[in-house]
Amino acid sequence: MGQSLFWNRFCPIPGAATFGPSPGKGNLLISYNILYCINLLKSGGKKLLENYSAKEIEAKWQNTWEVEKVFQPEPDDRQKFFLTIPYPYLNGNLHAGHTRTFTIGDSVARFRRMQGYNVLFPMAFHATGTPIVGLSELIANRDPLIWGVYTKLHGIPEEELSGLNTPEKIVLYFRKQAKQAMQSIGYSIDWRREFTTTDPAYSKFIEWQYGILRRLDYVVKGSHPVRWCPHDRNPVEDHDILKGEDATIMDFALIKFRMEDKILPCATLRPETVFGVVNLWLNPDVNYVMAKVNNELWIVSREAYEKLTFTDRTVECISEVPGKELIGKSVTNPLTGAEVLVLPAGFVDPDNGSGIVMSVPAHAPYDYLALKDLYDKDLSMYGINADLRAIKFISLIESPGYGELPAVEAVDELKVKDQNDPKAEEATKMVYRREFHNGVLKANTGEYAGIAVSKIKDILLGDLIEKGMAEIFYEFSETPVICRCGTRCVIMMVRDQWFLEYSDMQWKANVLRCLAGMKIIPEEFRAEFENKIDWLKDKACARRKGLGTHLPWDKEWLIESLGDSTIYMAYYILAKYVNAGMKIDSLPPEFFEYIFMNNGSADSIAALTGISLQTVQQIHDDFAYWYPVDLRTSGKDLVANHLLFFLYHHVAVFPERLWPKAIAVNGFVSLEGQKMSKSKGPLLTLRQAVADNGADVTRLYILGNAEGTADVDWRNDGVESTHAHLERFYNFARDVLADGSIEQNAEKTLVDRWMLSRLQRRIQEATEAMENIQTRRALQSAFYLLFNDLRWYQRRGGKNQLRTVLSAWVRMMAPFTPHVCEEIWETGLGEGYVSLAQWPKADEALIDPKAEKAEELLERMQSDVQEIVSVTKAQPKKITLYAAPAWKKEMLGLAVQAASGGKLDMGALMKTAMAAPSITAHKKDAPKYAQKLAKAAHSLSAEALGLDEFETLTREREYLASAFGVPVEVFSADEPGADPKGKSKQAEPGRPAIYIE
RNA sequence: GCGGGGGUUGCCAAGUGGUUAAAGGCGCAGGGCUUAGGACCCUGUCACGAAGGUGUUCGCGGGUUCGACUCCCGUCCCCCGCACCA
Repeated sequence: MGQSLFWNRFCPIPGAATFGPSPGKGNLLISYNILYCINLLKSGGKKLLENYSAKEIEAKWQNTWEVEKVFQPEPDDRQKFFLTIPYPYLNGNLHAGHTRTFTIGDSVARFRRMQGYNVLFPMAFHATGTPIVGLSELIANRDPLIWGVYTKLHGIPEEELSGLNTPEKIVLYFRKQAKQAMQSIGYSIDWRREFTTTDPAYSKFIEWQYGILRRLDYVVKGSHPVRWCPHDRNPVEDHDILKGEDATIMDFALIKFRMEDKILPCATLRPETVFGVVNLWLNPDVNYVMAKVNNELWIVSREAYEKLTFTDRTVECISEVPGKELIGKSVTNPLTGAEVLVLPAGFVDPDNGSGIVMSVPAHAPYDYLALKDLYDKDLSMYGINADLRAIKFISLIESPGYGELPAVEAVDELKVKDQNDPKAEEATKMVYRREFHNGVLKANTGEYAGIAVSKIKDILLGDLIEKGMAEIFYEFSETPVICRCGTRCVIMMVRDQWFLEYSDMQWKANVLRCLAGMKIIPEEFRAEFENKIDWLKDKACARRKGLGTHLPWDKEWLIESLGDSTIYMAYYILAKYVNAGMKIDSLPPEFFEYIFMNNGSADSIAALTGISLQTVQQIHDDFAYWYPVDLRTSGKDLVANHLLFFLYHHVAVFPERLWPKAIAVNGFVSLEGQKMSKSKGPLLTLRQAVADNGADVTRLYILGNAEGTADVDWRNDGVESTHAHLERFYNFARDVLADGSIEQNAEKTLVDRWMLSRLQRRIQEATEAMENIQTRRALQSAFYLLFNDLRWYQRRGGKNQLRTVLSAWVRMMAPFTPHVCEEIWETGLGEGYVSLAQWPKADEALIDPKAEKAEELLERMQSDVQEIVSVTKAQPKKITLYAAPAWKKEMLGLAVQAASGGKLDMGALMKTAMAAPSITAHKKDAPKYAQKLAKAAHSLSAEALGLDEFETLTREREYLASAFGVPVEVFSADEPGADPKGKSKQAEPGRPAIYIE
């Protein structure tokens, strides 16, 4: 539905919509373009159309760029610039979020190209992984939810969607859609290099890469815990979860307390407190089970037992044990050897941990409260007759603000009544937080004494595991976690899994070194990268299901899809030749070794692969020219995953000189303030945005409304206003180009010099901004502010520099709105394509501070007069202006000199001033002005002295008169003429006096 | 909870020690142009003001400084990531 609507809108030609998109046939856009161009040729002529028409202009230039191969670079003697953007995943249409990242990349590519770099900007498509497979099944089953999402949000006609019932068809379909979308917005991509990650040659490339990683011992086997649905017998991903989406997997320590030949494991997040255990807690109303776990006898709650069956332990239930029977028995602390009692507590949740809890009343409020509750209870039913008050608390953490027993203090402080009081939870968190951040272990922890609590967990747990005193037990941070099928999820230990060993210290160190040598934009994200590298753990890198490449040495596994997308930028070099028909029957690792690593010789590789010697050599040379990646731009969501892996794998595979040079990160796009969602909406597709607004407007809006990690909010009123601005730009260009009265070589007036001066500044600002990938800042200068400058220029009667400014302006806008700029450029501004024209260079010699100051003065005069008129509600008949007298200028000069230290001594200033004859002559008025200057000592500036204000005002008298609509007279306050109200005395440098009558 | 980013005048958003009542855009108001105008141009848009001024502002509370939106401390709120998923 959305699709046909789109084409109707896009094609002004009657009947065009009827030849709708047909898979496998030529690209509709192009067919349309050809028709258009034929029409254009008939009409001939190079004159801008009277009215701006995005559709016609954009189709024309997109077609021209493609036919004329404008963006197909080859190595030459220029400096290269290799820019890449993460390829999109083909499970839907490109949306506004993609549009932002890609358009930023395209504008940078265009900018660098115009700066004279040989720019390589390729694009490909990501298809490996599981979602596309899942999607094909859902489409084949006509899943109503998916059906709605893809017809409504993604705008796919039902008849087309129903055909997408295999992963292959989905890949083909979305690949074509995505490419058309990217062409419709005018990206300067070298399409000769496109590929899909399921291509056979790409698989060979991935195999080569994983061979290297394996050789380096970066791929290892291990186990890891996943969220698991016992019903579906599958790991669950976020979108499979009905409830508990935010739950994370926490690793508890399971401390093995001994009771004769049995083990009572206690789950805890604070293993260090094992030193302070004075009893265990068990829930008397809960049924426990005795189970054989590996070769030990464990007693745990029934729920914990069930969880254990999903771990990598061999478990066997032996018998049930009521909680009551265990209470009153004594157990041995494995670490300290202390004998402690098992006591009853209602707060013990059988569904959390093992259902057995160790009690550390000195540091855990719940333990303290539960113990206190038992003090006066009769426990003889459990065979406990001892006085529990005799149990001595063991304090083992020293933290500022707390004494011996933090739990007791916290309970008192918050006035917690008992273990059922909700405030008990609060007290627990408070103690935990303070002790974790500021606590240090005391002497009674032996070899661990003096270590910070925040550092101890991993060390101690490691030691305990080694000694057989503890194990790790995984538990969700919040429960329950429910699968979409309604089943409660568990944590499953997947065994014999292949891992990328991202935790390897040496590897990490190299990545950090790579990062240190890179440019990160925005720079604030460097810390984020460093933290994430630090945090990164081993990552499972193979799966059983999905699309992708098999592990070369273990064909049962498919390489996980993020892991196959790390160094593929190198493959772009090769893809061009593959697409051109290169023989790919045999692409052994030696082939890649030669072209990427320069190992071996072209001769032997040609012989080995059957590829021509010349091609082998050429690919090798291409790679040597284009690599490394100069810039990778991406959305901020990829920081903690793809961008990290991108660095890791480059560092592992390539020598240092081929490591990436820069990463730029950008934020997302929201719609009318709402977060976009591919599955729930709202969603704006790239094609819809372009169909509704045109490519240039879409680009301008998305680049101009935010930059860096801030989100762009796509708002209709804003887009409309952007459209109006662009139209004004077009109309302005049309008028300038049609204006035969412009004399470019006429002598430059003040305002001409001002205009050129402003232009140089705008060029400087925009250039600097683009070099830092600040598209918004660049557009503020290059578009909006320059626009305002031009308005002032024209208002001041400027005209002869309009063509010069327009030429620079169009070139500055070309990276952002390339179509309309080509159109304008073609009309006689310059040769060839503006896309390949030279980015304007600021000419320092044209920066004219005097002219700028003069115009500032005029602006100031206008706004001051305006203010006076509005305040006095007067109807002016005549305006007289008085420029500052010479003596005040002199005094200001002296004051500025004297104030250079920051302080201005009024007395000293007067003294020096009185030495100057011109000032002496005004000794009545001088002190008053001196005082004013002294008051402003910290912000004095000699700027106002750089301009002869009297001369300027006199020269521009006519302009001011016409601006005010009344006659204007100009005097110097030195010779004020009639001056009926004595206003001339108010004149100061930078602020001529005004008299309105 | 941990890590990163952020709270600016009706809205979006610049601004990192003085030139800032604070760029630019949107919206709104007035005027001009015009047959008309959603097109374009000008002006205003924190408050008060019969002379270009004054007062009060940049999440909240303190502090440093001659001077803070800008630096420091505390506090509240918002957004993003925390994975085996692209």
